[in-house]
Amino acid sequence: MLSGWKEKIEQAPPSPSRRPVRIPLSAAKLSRQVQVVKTSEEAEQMVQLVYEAPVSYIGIDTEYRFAADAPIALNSKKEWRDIRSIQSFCLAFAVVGDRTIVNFAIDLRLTSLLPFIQRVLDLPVPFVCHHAQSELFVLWQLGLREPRIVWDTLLAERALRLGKKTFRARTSGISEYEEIRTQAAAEEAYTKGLGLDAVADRYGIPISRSATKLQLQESFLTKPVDEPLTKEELRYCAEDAEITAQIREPQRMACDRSGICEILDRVMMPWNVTTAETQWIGVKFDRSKCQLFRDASEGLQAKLAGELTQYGIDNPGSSQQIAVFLKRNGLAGHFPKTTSGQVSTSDRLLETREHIHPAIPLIRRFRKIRILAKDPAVTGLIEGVDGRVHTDFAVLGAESGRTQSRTPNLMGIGRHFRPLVCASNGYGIGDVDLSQIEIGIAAAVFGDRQMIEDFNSGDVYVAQAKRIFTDLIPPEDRSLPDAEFKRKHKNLRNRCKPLALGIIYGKSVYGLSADLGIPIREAKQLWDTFRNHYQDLCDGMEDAREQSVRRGYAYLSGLRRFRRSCGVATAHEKRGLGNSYVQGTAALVFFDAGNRLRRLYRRFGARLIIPVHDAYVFEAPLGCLREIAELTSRVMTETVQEWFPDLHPRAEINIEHPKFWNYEGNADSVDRFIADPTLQL
DNA sequence: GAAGAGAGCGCC
DNA sequence: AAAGGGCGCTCTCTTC
Repeated sequence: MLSGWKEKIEQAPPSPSRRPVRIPLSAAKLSRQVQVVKTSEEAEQMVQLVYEAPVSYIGIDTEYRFAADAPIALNSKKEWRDIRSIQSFCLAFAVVGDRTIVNFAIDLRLTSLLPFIQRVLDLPVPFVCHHAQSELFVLWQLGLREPRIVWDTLLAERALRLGKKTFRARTSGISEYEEIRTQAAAEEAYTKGLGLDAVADRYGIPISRSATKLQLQESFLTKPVDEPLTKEELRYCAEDAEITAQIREPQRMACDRSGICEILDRVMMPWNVTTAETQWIGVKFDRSKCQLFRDASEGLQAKLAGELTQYGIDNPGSSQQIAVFLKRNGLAGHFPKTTSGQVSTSDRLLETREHIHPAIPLIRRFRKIRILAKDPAVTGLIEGVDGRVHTDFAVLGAESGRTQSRTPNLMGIGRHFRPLVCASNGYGIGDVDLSQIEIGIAAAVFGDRQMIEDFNSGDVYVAQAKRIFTDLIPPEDRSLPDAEFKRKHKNLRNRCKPLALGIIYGKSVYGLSADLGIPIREAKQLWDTFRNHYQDLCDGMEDAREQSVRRGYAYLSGLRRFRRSCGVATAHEKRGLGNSYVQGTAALVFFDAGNRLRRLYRRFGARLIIPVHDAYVFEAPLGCLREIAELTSRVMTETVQEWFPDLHPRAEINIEHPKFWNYEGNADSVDRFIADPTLQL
């Protein structure tokens, strides 16, 4: 029982606006027992308790099932379930006060209780969940508003171990067997270590369950929706809410010791809610366009495969057959080898050698088309009951701190095929892209004045080209505006892109030479020139790599990415650590902007539908599309400036064709493909 | 027949 | 010896 609460209620005069409050169960009975809320009176008492007693935070857990009995199998190991078909059973609050916890379990099928639940949710205290997504979906499905503050114990745990997902003990001197064993153990520990029980166990929170977790979860999966809840089921729900609540304090202490509390509160936890909402909203696919697209793709695939048989290739999808084909025609010499010694047939290589044999363009075409036609979002296999596709977002799913998108990977849909996604009725689609932001962030993170100046001047690659290739540029061209310079000296400008990105990615002189198709000596010269101009950035990157190795983690502006191995760091690992300073920081700034957009959009009825690393795709009511685009642009650039006041970022608005998502205004790319699949896009 | 490795493509 | 970071997904081919 929360201390002093009973007395307070007894002494308090009855509120004139509400009917007199009844005193609930005695303190002794209330404390650490499960209060099952079945009636409006009991719900009113619950609300009264959380509003009149001091509350530190509230643990929350829900139990639900999906309407469809069986999940849809995407392949042998992946299943899909429709989040819009959630049917909820119950919800539990674990109300934590000063040294007390009071548990409530509520049957969510009693709709008359929902307003009371809302009042609890509106309390401005942190609500603690383990995997908040599930809880949020349940609330939204019932038409409830999410709490203002959400702390996700699973997300915090992920943040505490960022980078350790694929932990490998790559130490010299231990046997191969030992290494494999250690790795297996580490992987198991990671996946199992993120479950509620495992996390609770790690913080020394005792778990005592009347039945096994599996049994109870099973009972919710098989239970008919209308059947009354058993005592065990309600207690199970309440127990999980309580365990979750108990994790919060020790976990926050651990986060504080890791220096990540602030960024979790300020950016990651709100971003968790933002992505959950984005997933909940989903995107609409134009079904008839998808069908036309699939038909065109299949026809084209068959045609290309037929043409390729005359060159002895009966399966154009097999890279091995392509390799054999190249050898047989004496073309293997033109291609480098893969790590396993096979002739490499990757598209980038084929592209530059397209002219050496008529089969090569056909192969390239075949490969590209095959990918999309089978996408479950395009076939309609994973459409929700609301007629929309709900991409699954995994916050901190990537070790770099980025958010992953899966099933489907909407972020990875081919640019030209974006118009398969269409706007909802009455809405328009637009997007705003932060131009060359990773270069700007890299410059700011490592404080390179020169690079910051170039970034701020406009097209950063133009500015770099003017600096690096001064001798090759006629004096009268050196002050040309970006667009004109870009057109006139396209070559020079385009040579700077791999240079700048190379720094961020830790590229080598050898890689650069291969990329630009120039001799190693020349690449080295170019590299040195670049280094001389951007000394601070290059040194900063080098320091970042080396310090991260010794320290054991890289700094991501508030988060930490830990090393994935111990012992001597490979060059590959170093590059990854160095790169995450930039990629991770860029991600956080981007999330921060997204959180603001979500809050600011509300007034307009607009919504974020796809985050794409440095661009936001949104849906806005047609009447305010322009306004939303400008708001988005402003918020994105201002957020960057809040983090890095030296930067003057630019954003590109794309709202010319609001009926479909598109790449740089090419809204008819899919239509053109359907009309003539042999056309190059 | 399942599972994993490898290669390849998509996005940033 | 290789030689640019981060991802998801699908296909082929091999192995058990």
